[in-house]
Amino acid sequence: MAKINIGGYDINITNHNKILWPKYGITKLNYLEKLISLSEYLLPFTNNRYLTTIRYPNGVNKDFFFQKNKPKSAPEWVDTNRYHDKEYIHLNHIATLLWLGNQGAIEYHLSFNPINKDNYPSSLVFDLDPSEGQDFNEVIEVALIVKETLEGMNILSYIKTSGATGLQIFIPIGSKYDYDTARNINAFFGQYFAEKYPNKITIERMVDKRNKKLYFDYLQMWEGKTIIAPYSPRATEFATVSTPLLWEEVENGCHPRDYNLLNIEDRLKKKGNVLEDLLDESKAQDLDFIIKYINKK
DNA sequence: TGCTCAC
DNA sequence: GTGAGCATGGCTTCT
DNA sequence: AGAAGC
Repeated sequence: MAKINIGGYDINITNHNKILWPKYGITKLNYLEKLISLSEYLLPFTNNRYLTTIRYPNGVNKDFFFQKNKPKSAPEWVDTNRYHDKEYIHLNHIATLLWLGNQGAIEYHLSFNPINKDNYPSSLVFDLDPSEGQDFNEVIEVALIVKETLEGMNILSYIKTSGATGLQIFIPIGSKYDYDTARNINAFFGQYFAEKYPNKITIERMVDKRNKKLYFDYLQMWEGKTIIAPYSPRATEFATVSTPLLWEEVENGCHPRDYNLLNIEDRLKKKGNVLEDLLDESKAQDLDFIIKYINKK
């Protein structure tokens, strides 16, 4: 057991040689070092959100569990926010991140709404998920269709890998639209894309009815639901990281596996945070004209 | 991982 | 003392 | 109502 001091807070590091990613032999100490370099990018997104972590205390191939509440054993300096009768850990400090990392927290999932704006998601999110056996180039193709269609409507969008199988497209909306309205807009886009590209895109909920098409999941924004944070590691064998990308990088070809704990520092040094606009209220897109159009129909 | 509880 | 159990969620859509 | 899906 080693004690480190970070940002003025003491953290006990236990089992630092325990292997969390067997494929690459990434130990807990390796992982904590990676978290330090990720923290500058991850923390601005986790700040001011309700956090759900997924913990793998014995590595990504072993048992896991979800955690929302601050455990009794947490250091007293870990901040929390009460929400839906729970004491959510507030991931607003690098020491909190490293404490969680030592606890085996691998994945960091966030509420769509900021703290204290309970009914207002800050972005629309489209989840593009390939069906079993689908080539990733088909995900890219659809992502670019979506981006260009939105551009044609004068709407800016952003993209990141989920770190698992697909891509996630974001449209920042500030606090303009409540969950019901945001879901209505998402449903409109889902139907629009599925109708316009019926042999590429499906919004079918049942897996066996998707016919190897790309699943455009527009149905995930609910109060209390979560999405993987930008720059969060994932509990995959390849140690992937949910990585924001520039659209030109998507055009040039990309794969979720290309972005992982082993190479993320390099990328961050070169590209910085390419999702900064999501943190900037002034980048909120105006979708009032979509709502008017939906209401007319 | 780290706690609590039953045995 | 050792070992088991625990640490989330709830809504939507389909059948 | 219950299961599937996320």
